[in-house]
Amino acid sequence: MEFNKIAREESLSQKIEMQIRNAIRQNLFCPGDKLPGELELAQKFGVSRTAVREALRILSGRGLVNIQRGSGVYISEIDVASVVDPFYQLLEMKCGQVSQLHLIRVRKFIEPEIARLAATHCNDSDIDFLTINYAQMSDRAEKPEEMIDIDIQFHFRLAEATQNPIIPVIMQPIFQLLHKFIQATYKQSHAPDLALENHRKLMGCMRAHDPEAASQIMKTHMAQAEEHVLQYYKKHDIQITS
Amino acid sequence: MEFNKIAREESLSQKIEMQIRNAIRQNLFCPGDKLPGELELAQKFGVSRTAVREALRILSGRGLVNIQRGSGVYISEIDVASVVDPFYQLLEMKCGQVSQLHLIRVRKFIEPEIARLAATHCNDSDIDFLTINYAQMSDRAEKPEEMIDIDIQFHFRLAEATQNPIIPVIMQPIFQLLHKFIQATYKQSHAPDLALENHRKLMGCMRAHDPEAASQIMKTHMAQAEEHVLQYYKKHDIQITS
DNA sequence: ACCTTAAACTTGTATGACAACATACAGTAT
DNA sequence: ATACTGTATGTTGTCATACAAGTTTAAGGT
Repeated sequence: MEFNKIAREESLSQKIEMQIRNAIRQNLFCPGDKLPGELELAQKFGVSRTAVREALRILSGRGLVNIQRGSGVYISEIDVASVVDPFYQLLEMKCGQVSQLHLIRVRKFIEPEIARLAATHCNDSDIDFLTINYAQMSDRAEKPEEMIDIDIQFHFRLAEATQNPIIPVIMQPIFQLLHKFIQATYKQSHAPDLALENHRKLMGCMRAHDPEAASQIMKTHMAQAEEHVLQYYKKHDIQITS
Repeated sequence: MEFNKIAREESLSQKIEMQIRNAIRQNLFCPGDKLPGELELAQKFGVSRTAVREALRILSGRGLVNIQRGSGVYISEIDVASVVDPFYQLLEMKCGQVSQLHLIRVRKFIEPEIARLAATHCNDSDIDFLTINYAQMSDRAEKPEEMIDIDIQFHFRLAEATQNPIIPVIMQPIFQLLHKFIQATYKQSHAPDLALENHRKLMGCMRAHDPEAASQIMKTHMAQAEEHVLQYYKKHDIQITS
């Protein structure tokens, strides 16, 4: 016979953590607000400072509050990093080792659609950003390692420009992984030159709001990137698994 | 004159938390493993039990460890829920409300490519799973609410069958979000019937290893789903934002 | 071999004390 | 008046100790 498991009584600190978390969730506190001091909270909850502190630690682990020594505890605005970090960790764990090839093959079919959507929905602010981004990138034509960040920012902005909030959140961990691997292939042959050229063309498509062309160019961009990865693999005698 | 900024010393508990987290990250501990007791840790780190406890609380807040009173602290297997929960929260915050439309429009261009890759790389085990899954689904033709889980599992298996480990990890939060929304539209009109039919066809493509057909059918599948969402929106007078 | 019971171990909470840091305010020198 | 300085006060950080409460292990009796 199956009995319902007795709800194992939560610890005090868990109860307190839950209460504060719910309060935050219900927007009783706004990001940046300061929580009452530990002592005050302890008195309000009728528990010791210890219990309150542990609750606050848990909340800080969740990234919901920001504890500053000597000052106080503050509600932290929801940080993209705190969400993407575990996500990224999950990727890292699950994949054992993710290869550049896996990455580029995902981007290969996602990024063209991002470009297409971006060309449709991008606004002037996006175009301005991309313009500046392109200028920064071409300024560093001699220093490929400095281009990487800017390159990735370009793609991330496209993801944001789609006006679909799910897309940038999904792409962020992918770009984060990209950072890890791209350095190996980026310096290769004329990769930076080609990337620069592709970004220029993509910018044109954004300005013209031409989804079809944007998608096509991005496809080419990705195909070239894949080519560079494959060259790199061949050069270093790396087995292609999948 | 510029002086080097003194690296503001992290708190002890933060340092400890970092060390343990890195140890976990480097797979020095496996999920399910038991950490040394608080006292032992305190001695090893040369700090008080308090500091260790606070570090463990942070880790538990991050979802990396599972603290059991009277027993010990255990490395928790990476819990998808702990990753997806903040993910969902972020999306909720970022755009007020994530709509089904955002979701289906992402799936619309990702899933056909998943189907294409799956048709190429799927193995017998995948096909067996999908076969059973289809049978379970058609058994519940009368109970749409029970079909949802099975439906989503079908798509998730396709994601796994691509043999690209990044894809299922990215799709998981999307499917999780789907759970929350799909119930509204799933019962609509002949949605379950159409889904069943599409899954049958997709299965055929997997058996035949026909990527092009798989992609096409999935495209249709997603287009129909989008249609159902739009119908639902119209029915309930929901504004289409993007 | 099985059950019961007790001991040992582990985490949870409370209390008190002091250290380290931040902030605000008053005081001083320029 | 302004800028700097030191102090008072409030906050979080760490420590030590004690005990409560749960879990695990092992001893002991049946």
